[in-house]
Amino acid sequence: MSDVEREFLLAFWKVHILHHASREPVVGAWIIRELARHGYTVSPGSLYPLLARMEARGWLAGRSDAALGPKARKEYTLTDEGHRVLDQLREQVAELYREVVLGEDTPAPEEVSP
Amino acid sequence: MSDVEREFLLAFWKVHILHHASREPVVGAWIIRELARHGYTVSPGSLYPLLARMEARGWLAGRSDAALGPKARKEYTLTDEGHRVLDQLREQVAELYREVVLGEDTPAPEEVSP
DNA sequence: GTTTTCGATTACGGTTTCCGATATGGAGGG
DNA sequence: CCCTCCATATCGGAAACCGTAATCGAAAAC
Repeated sequence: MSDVEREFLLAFWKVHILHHASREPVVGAWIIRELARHGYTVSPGSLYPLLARMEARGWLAGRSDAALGPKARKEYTLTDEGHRVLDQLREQVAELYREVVLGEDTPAPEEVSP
Repeated sequence: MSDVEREFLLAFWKVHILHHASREPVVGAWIIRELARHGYTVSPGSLYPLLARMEARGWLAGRSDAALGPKARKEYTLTDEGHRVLDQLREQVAELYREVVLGEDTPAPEEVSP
Protein backbone atom coordinates (compact mmCIF):
# COMPACT_ATOMS: atom_id res chain seq x y z
CA MET A 1 0.00 0.00 0.00
CA SER A 2 1.01 3.53 -0.63
CA ASP A 3 3.04 5.22 2.06
CA VAL A 4 0.64 8.11 2.25
CA GLU A 5 -1.02 7.85 5.55
CA ARG A 6 -4.52 6.57 5.54
CA GLU A 7 -5.88 9.62 7.26
CA PHE A 8 -5.20 11.62 4.11
CA LEU A 9 -6.41 8.85 1.85
CA LEU A 10 -9.58 8.46 3.91
CA ALA A 11 -10.56 12.04 3.33
CA PHE A 12 -9.80 11.70 -0.36
CA TRP A 13 -11.81 8.48 -0.56
CA LYS A 14 -14.74 10.16 1.06
CA VAL A 15 -14.67 12.89 -1.55
CA HIS A 16 -14.49 10.19 -4.23
CA ILE A 17 -17.47 8.42 -2.76
CA LEU A 18 -19.57 11.57 -2.80
CA HIS A 19 -18.38 12.32 -6.30
CA HIS A 20 -19.28 8.87 -7.60
CA ALA A 21 -22.61 8.90 -5.79
CA SER A 22 -23.43 12.16 -7.58
CA ARG A 23 -23.16 10.38 -10.93
CA GLU A 24 -24.65 6.98 -10.33
CA PRO A 25 -25.70 4.88 -7.36
CA VAL A 26 -22.81 3.34 -5.45
CA VAL A 27 -22.71 0.12 -3.46
CA GLY A 28 -20.49 -0.66 -0.48
CA ALA A 29 -19.04 -3.83 -1.91
CA TRP A 30 -18.26 -2.03 -5.17
CA ILE A 31 -16.34 0.68 -3.31
CA ILE A 32 -14.29 -1.98 -1.58
CA ARG A 33 -13.48 -3.61 -4.91
CA GLU A 34 -12.63 -0.30 -6.57
CA LEU A 35 -10.25 0.68 -3.79
CA ALA A 36 -8.67 -2.76 -3.92
CA ARG A 37 -8.14 -2.30 -7.67
CA HIS A 38 -6.14 0.82 -6.86
CA GLY A 39 -4.12 -1.04 -4.26
CA TYR A 40 -5.94 0.18 -1.18
CA THR A 41 -7.56 -1.80 1.59
CA VAL A 42 -10.66 -0.71 3.40
CA SER A 43 -12.47 -3.26 5.52
CA PRO A 44 -16.26 -3.54 5.76
CA GLY A 45 -16.06 -2.51 9.38
CA SER A 46 -14.70 0.86 8.33
CA LEU A 47 -16.62 1.46 5.16
CA TYR A 48 -20.22 0.61 6.08
CA PRO A 49 -20.26 2.75 9.24
CA LEU A 50 -18.82 5.56 7.11
CA LEU A 51 -21.62 5.19 4.58
CA ALA A 52 -24.10 5.06 7.45
CA ARG A 53 -22.66 8.31 8.86
CA MET A 54 -22.92 10.02 5.49
CA GLU A 55 -26.52 8.88 5.26
CA ALA A 56 -27.19 10.07 8.82
CA ARG A 57 -25.78 13.47 7.90
CA GLY A 58 -28.18 13.67 4.99
CA TRP A 59 -25.53 13.56 2.28
CA LEU A 60 -26.41 10.13 0.90
CA ALA A 61 -29.75 8.44 0.44
CA GLY A 62 -29.63 4.67 0.67
CA ARG A 63 -32.18 2.26 -0.69
CA SER A 64 -32.38 -1.47 -0.93
CA ASP A 65 -34.88 -4.18 -1.69
CA ALA A 66 -36.58 -4.60 1.68
CA ALA A 67 -37.87 -8.02 0.64
CA LEU A 68 -34.31 -9.29 0.67
CA GLY A 69 -33.83 -8.56 4.34
CA PRO A 70 -31.46 -6.29 6.27
CA LYS A 71 -28.36 -7.43 4.43
CA ALA A 72 -29.53 -6.87 0.91
CA ARG A 73 -27.23 -4.76 -1.23
CA LYS A 74 -27.80 -1.07 -0.67
CA GLU A 75 -27.48 1.60 -3.30
CA TYR A 76 -26.48 5.10 -2.23
CA THR A 77 -27.21 8.25 -4.17
CA LEU A 78 -26.29 11.84 -3.42
CA THR A 79 -28.93 14.05 -1.90
CA ASP A 80 -29.38 17.80 -2.47
CA GLU A 81 -27.53 18.40 0.77
CA GLY A 82 -24.81 16.06 -0.40
CA HIS A 83 -24.52 18.05 -3.62
CA ARG A 84 -24.06 21.20 -1.60
CA VAL A 85 -21.32 19.61 0.48
CA LEU A 86 -19.68 18.20 -2.64
CA ASP A 87 -19.69 21.64 -4.28
CA GLN A 88 -17.91 23.07 -1.26
CA LEU A 89 -15.48 20.19 -1.25
CA ARG A 90 -14.71 20.87 -4.90
CA GLU A 91 -13.82 24.44 -4.00
CA GLN A 92 -11.62 23.24 -1.17
CA VAL A 93 -9.90 20.70 -3.41
CA ALA A 94 -9.37 23.33 -6.10
CA GLU A 95 -7.82 25.69 -3.58
CA LEU A 96 -5.64 22.93 -2.20
CA TYR A 97 -4.58 22.05 -5.75
CA ARG A 98 -3.67 25.66 -6.57
CA GLU A 99 -1.69 26.16 -3.39
CA VAL A 100 -0.03 22.80 -2.83
CA VAL A 101 0.34 21.39 -6.33
CA LEU A 102 0.69 24.51 -8.45
CA GLY A 103 2.44 26.41 -5.71
CA GLU A 104 0.33 29.55 -6.03
CA ASP A 105 0.05 31.59 -2.88
CA THR A 106 -3.42 32.54 -1.83
CA PRO A 107 -3.42 36.33 -1.96
CA ALA A 108 -3.56 37.22 1.70
CA PRO A 109 -2.76 40.87 2.49
CA GLU A 110 -1.51 40.23 5.99
CA GLU A 111 0.32 37.01 5.47
CA VAL A 112 3.64 37.23 7.26
CA SER A 113 6.29 34.77 8.26
CA PRO A 114 5.79 33.02 11.59
CA MET B 1 -17.40 28.21 9.97
CA SER B 2 -17.71 26.52 6.67
CA ASP B 3 -20.26 23.76 6.40
CA VAL B 4 -17.71 21.35 5.08
CA GLU B 5 -17.16 18.83 7.76
CA ARG B 6 -14.03 19.22 9.73
CA GLU B 7 -12.81 15.77 8.89
CA PHE B 8 -12.27 16.89 5.31
CA LEU B 9 -10.83 20.21 6.38
CA LEU B 10 -8.51 18.50 8.82
CA ALA B 11 -6.92 16.45 6.09
CA PHE B 12 -6.61 19.52 3.88
CA TRP B 13 -5.08 21.50 6.76
CA LYS B 14 -2.54 18.77 7.32
CA VAL B 15 -1.51 18.96 3.69
CA HIS B 16 -1.24 22.73 4.04
CA ILE B 17 0.96 22.37 7.10
CA LEU B 18 3.35 20.05 5.30
CA HIS B 19 3.34 22.37 2.30
CA HIS B 20 4.14 25.44 4.37
CA ALA B 21 6.78 23.59 6.34
CA SER B 22 8.47 22.71 3.05
CA ARG B 23 8.97 26.40 2.31
CA GLU B 24 9.79 27.95 5.65
CA PRO B 25 9.66 26.91 9.29
CA VAL B 26 6.19 26.91 10.77
CA VAL B 27 5.13 27.51 14.36
CA GLY B 28 2.06 26.12 16.11
CA ALA B 29 0.70 29.45 17.20
CA TRP B 30 1.14 30.84 13.69
CA ILE B 31 -0.89 27.96 12.23
CA ILE B 32 -3.69 28.69 14.67
CA ARG B 33 -3.68 32.35 13.67
CA GLU B 34 -3.59 31.57 9.97
CA LEU B 35 -6.53 29.20 10.21
CA ALA B 36 -8.42 31.76 12.28
CA ARG B 37 -7.78 34.33 9.53
CA HIS B 38 -9.53 32.00 7.11
CA GLY B 39 -12.43 31.55 9.50
CA TYR B 40 -11.45 28.21 10.93
CA THR B 41 -10.95 27.18 14.53
CA VAL B 42 -8.41 24.69 15.67
CA SER B 43 -7.61 24.51 19.35
CA PRO B 44 -4.15 23.93 20.80
CA GLY B 45 -5.29 20.59 22.14
CA SER B 46 -5.81 19.38 18.58
CA LEU B 47 -2.95 21.09 16.80
CA TYR B 48 0.05 20.43 19.03
CA PRO B 49 -0.58 16.67 19.30
CA LEU B 50 -0.95 16.66 15.51
CA LEU B 51 2.40 18.39 15.07
CA ALA B 52 3.90 15.96 17.58
CA ARG B 53 2.54 13.00 15.58
CA MET B 54 3.97 14.38 12.35
CA GLU B 55 7.31 14.77 14.10
CA ALA B 56 7.07 11.25 15.52
CA ARG B 57 6.42 9.93 12.02
CA GLY B 58 9.55 11.65 10.80
CA TRP B 59 7.81 14.13 8.52
CA LEU B 60 8.61 17.25 10.51
CA ALA B 61 11.72 18.22 12.42
CA GLY B 62 11.06 20.50 15.35
CA ARG B 63 13.63 22.70 17.02
CA SER B 64 13.40 25.23 19.77
CA ASP B 65 15.65 27.17 22.08
CA ALA B 66 16.27 24.62 24.81
CA ALA B 67 17.35 27.40 27.16
CA LEU B 68 13.79 28.70 27.15
CA GLY B 69 12.35 25.55 28.62
CA PRO B 70 9.81 22.99 27.34
CA LYS B 71 7.27 25.58 26.28
CA ALA B 72 9.47 27.73 24.11
CA ARG B 73 8.16 28.35 20.63
CA LYS B 74 9.02 25.46 18.33
CA GLU B 75 9.80 25.77 14.65
CA TYR B 76 8.97 22.84 12.41
CA THR B 77 10.60 22.13 9.08
CA LEU B 78 9.95 19.38 6.60
CA THR B 79 12.30 16.43 6.59
CA ASP B 80 13.38 14.37 3.57
CA GLU B 81 10.76 11.82 4.53
CA GLY B 82 8.23 14.61 4.83
CA HIS B 83 9.15 15.79 1.33
CA ARG B 84 8.53 12.30 0.03
CA VAL B 85 5.12 12.14 1.71
CA LEU B 86 4.27 15.63 0.44
CA ASP B 87 5.19 14.63 -3.11
CA GLN B 88 2.83 11.69 -2.88
CA LEU B 89 0.14 13.90 -1.41
CA ARG B 90 0.55 16.31 -4.31
CA GLU B 91 -0.08 13.44 -6.70
CA GLN B 92 -3.13 12.40 -4.73
CA VAL B 93 -4.45 15.96 -4.68
CA ALA B 94 -3.83 16.36 -8.40
CA GLU B 95 -5.70 13.15 -9.13
CA LEU B 96 -8.55 14.19 -6.85
CA TYR B 97 -8.66 17.57 -8.59
CA ARG B 98 -8.80 15.98 -12.05
CA GLU B 99 -11.50 13.53 -11.12
CA VAL B 100 -13.70 15.49 -8.73
CA VAL B 101 -13.27 19.08 -9.86
CA LEU B 102 -12.58 18.71 -13.58
CA GLY B 103 -14.75 15.64 -13.86
CA GLU B 104 -12.21 13.57 -15.78
CA ASP B 105 -12.53 9.85 -15.34
CA THR B 106 -9.40 7.98 -14.46
CA PRO B 107 -8.86 5.59 -17.36
CA ALA B 108 -9.69 2.26 -15.80
CA PRO B 109 -10.14 -0.62 -18.27
CA GLU B 110 -12.36 -2.70 -16.05
CA GLU B 111 -14.44 -0.02 -14.52
CA VAL B 112 -18.04 -1.07 -14.55
CA SER B 113 -21.16 0.09 -12.81
CA PRO B 114 -21.77 -1.30 -9.35
C1' DG C 1 -34.59 -31.57 -0.26
C1' DT C 2 -30.35 -30.61 2.15
C1' DT C 3 -25.91 -28.69 2.42
C1' DT C 4 -22.51 -25.58 0.97
C1' DT C 5 -20.91 -21.44 -1.11
C1' DC C 6 -21.29 -16.68 -2.35
C1' DG C 7 -22.41 -11.77 -2.04
C1' DA C 8 -23.20 -8.12 0.88
C1' DT C 9 -23.89 -6.10 5.16
C1' DT C 10 -23.85 -6.01 10.31
C1' DA C 11 -21.69 -6.53 14.87
C1' DC C 12 -18.12 -5.84 18.09
C1' DG C 13 -14.25 -4.74 21.02
C1' DG C 14 -9.99 -2.34 20.68
C1' DT C 15 -7.15 1.53 18.99
C1' DT C 16 -6.41 6.05 17.25
C1' DT C 17 -7.61 10.73 16.56
C1' DC C 18 -10.01 14.83 17.68
C1' DC C 19 -11.98 18.18 20.90
C1' DG C 20 -11.99 22.26 23.91
C1' DA C 21 -10.95 24.05 28.12
C1' DT C 22 -7.53 24.55 31.30
C1' DA C 23 -2.91 24.36 33.12
C1' DT C 24 1.85 25.37 32.81
C1' DG C 25 6.58 27.47 31.91
C1' DG C 26 9.22 31.34 30.97
C1' DA C 27 9.85 36.19 29.43
C1' DG C 28 8.73 40.85 29.95
C1' DG C 29 6.69 44.87 32.09
C1' DG C 30 4.96 47.69 35.96
C1' DC D 1 6.67 40.74 43.81
C1' DC D 2 2.70 40.51 40.83
C1' DC D 3 0.51 40.52 36.50
C1' DT D 4 0.21 39.88 31.53
C1' DC D 5 1.50 37.70 27.36
C1' DC D 6 3.18 34.06 24.33
C1' DA D 7 3.42 29.44 23.32
C1' DT D 8 2.98 24.78 24.37
C1' DA D 9 1.37 20.83 27.35
C1' DT D 10 -2.31 18.25 29.71
C1' DC D 11 -6.53 15.74 30.14
C1' DG D 12 -10.79 13.14 30.00
C1' DG D 13 -14.49 12.43 26.95
C1' DA D 14 -16.33 11.78 22.31
C1' DA D 15 -15.93 10.41 17.65
C1' DA D 16 -13.89 7.88 14.02
C1' DC D 17 -11.30 4.03 12.38
C1' DC D 18 -9.80 -0.85 12.40
C1' DG D 19 -10.09 -5.75 11.22
C1' DT D 20 -12.13 -9.95 12.07
C1' DA D 21 -16.03 -12.60 12.62
C1' DA D 22 -20.89 -13.18 12.39
C1' DT D 23 -25.09 -12.97 9.96
C1' DC D 24 -28.77 -13.00 6.32
C1' DG D 25 -30.65 -14.47 2.11
C1' DA D 26 -29.90 -16.21 -2.60
C1' DA D 27 -27.84 -19.37 -5.52
C1' DA D 28 -25.28 -23.39 -6.59
C1' DA D 29 -23.86 -28.10 -5.76
C1' DC D 30 -24.84 -32.67 -4.29
